[in-house]
Amino acid sequence: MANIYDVARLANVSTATVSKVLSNTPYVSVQTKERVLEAVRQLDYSPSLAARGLTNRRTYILGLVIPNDPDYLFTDPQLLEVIRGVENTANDNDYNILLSMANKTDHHSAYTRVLRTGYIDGAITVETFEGETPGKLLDDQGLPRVSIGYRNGLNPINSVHSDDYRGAYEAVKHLIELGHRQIGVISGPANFVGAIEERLRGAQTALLEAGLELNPDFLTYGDFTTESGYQASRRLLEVADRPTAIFSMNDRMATGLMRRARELGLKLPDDLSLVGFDDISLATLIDPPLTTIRQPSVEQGRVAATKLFELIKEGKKDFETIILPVELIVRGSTARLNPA
Amino acid sequence: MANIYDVARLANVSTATVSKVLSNTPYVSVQTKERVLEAVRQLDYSPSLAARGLTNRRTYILGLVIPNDPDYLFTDPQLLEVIRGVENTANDNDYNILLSMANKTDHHSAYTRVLRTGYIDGAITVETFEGETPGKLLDDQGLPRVSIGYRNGLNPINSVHSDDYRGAYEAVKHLIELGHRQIGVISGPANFVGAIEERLRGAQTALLEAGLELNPDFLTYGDFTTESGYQASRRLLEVADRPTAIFSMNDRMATGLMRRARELGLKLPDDLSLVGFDDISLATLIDPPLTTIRQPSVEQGRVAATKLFELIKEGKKDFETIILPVELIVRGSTARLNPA
DNA sequence: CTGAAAGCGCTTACAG
DNA sequence: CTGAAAGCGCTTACAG
Repeated sequence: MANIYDVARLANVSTATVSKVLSNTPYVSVQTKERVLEAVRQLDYSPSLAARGLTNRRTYILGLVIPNDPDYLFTDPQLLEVIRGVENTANDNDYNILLSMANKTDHHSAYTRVLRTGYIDGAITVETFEGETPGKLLDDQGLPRVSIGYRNGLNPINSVHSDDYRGAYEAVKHLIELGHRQIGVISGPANFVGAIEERLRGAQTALLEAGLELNPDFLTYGDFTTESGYQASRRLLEVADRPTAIFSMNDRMATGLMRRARELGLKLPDDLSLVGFDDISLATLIDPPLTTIRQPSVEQGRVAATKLFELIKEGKKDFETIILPVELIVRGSTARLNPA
Repeated sequence: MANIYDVARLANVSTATVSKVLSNTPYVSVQTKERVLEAVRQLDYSPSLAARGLTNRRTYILGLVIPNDPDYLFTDPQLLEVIRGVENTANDNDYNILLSMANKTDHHSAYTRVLRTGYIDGAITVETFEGETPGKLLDDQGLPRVSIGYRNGLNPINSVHSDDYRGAYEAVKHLIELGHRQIGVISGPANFVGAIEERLRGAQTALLEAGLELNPDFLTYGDFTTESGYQASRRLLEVADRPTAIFSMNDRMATGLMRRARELGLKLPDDLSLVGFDDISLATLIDPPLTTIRQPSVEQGRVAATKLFELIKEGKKDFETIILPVELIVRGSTARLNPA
């Protein structure tokens, strides 16, 4: 393997110059630059991360901390999209990801490594359940950190999340505009930080604007799994004066409910309108295709990682909350209220 | 952050000695060792991977190459288990994983980084479809590599896989012992390297031993997804003289078939016996719980990674194929042939 | 059993 | 615009 000395020798310059060319420093003559680049090409040179890291005091590893167990994580398409976004940006920056599933009971866990001093240059933490975050431990180390989700704890943070409030508002408003008055909601878990509250608030705002309010009997809680959506049917579908439309706080729960509706002989969208949240790829594959709120999941990961690299590379110290826009995607699962 | 000099100073020894203690070299007096360890504790010292890597000419990164797109990967519980196994062992060895999904069209892909000279110390490649492997490119670099799956190409390799032949044999033999004669098979994709062939061979051996043979009409191919199992019903369940028992080459396809069977009004195990393969966690959650062949998925990942570390650390040059045992797990989806 | 010193491959003030 | 040299934090023969 060629090193920087080989390149310098071949290009007839010093290693300092090679280094400058490779890091795109200005003040290098065009001719020299070209000669160096040619040498790099000829030798198929790629700099040693270790040597670079030693000088720069960087590890080129970022921690991605997700406080769910792997079984859950790997069945949550939305979260997996977020990870992909982080991965993309990390790759662009030649960073590696240390994925920590915060499984505190597992001795093999990457969790302890993430927290080890000097092991990572920064971290992205996905905030889900209240209090359960290693965020504080990371902050105490003075490590750059960006949170995907809402602020969870006392520390000020950099965070990225979707416009949950607006999304829920648009979803319910859409149902109201179709003439629905009896609107049910499948919420996510109540101890989920931020997003659930915001979505509930958005839904309520839309109802209020139409002079309606959320019937407590029509509010049910799931845990984001398909199965919990299926279970939600008991309260929402299998009662006398059932809702004619339902807003589900994620798509998976919506598909669970859809399955139950089919079993009960309810036809979508004629007998029941349904709006989801997320716009996972499954949404277009089911019948009818699901009307939903698209949130930019991959983008969330990208934006969070980009922000993290700003903190790492430019040493920024400000705290910023980035809210990404969402969009109502109307498909086949919603329709005008059937007067029948 | 403390470095090795701080530790040496505090323990009143040279950095060479600190290094020796930390790498568990013999020939260090007990007293010195204890003093060093105490200093390490006091300073919360943890060695810089970069510095260590520079000296040892290691990156402490291993490539995990999976030739599926992320959408598929993240819905395959068996493959995810394998990844977890690799992750566990990598963590134990202070290695980081560069997950490459071999998405050649994606510019952000880790694929190119995996192939970059000097970026990784070794790789684990999951062999699935014929010919589609970066294995050769890695081998050409002289990189240590372990394959999970069967040999795919001309190069001799180190590989780890389950005893697919035996697993299929046990599955079908179980059905035969229950009195079944009309046995259907849902195979995985035909261009899948090794495993499918082996499982087919195992199934056929069991049939042959009982004086039976595989009815070509009862052999259908899926792509391992639940949906493809559902589709398989057309050939296997919706025909006049249908099989009374079915061996599905993975659990997900089995659940897809189960769903269709329910829709057709067939009761398991009374009207139909079903054996899967993998023993994913879902297998116990469905009704009836699935009889299946357990393959040690996490273990495959662990064994492959352990082997890889032998190659990396001890410079072994032999080629070994490790076959892991499988086990028939009898649950509620299989029963004695109903004479009715 | 212990330590002095060279070396791993970069980058970065600094001088010119 | 270019280069000599120090330094990042380890490990490893080698000498004692």
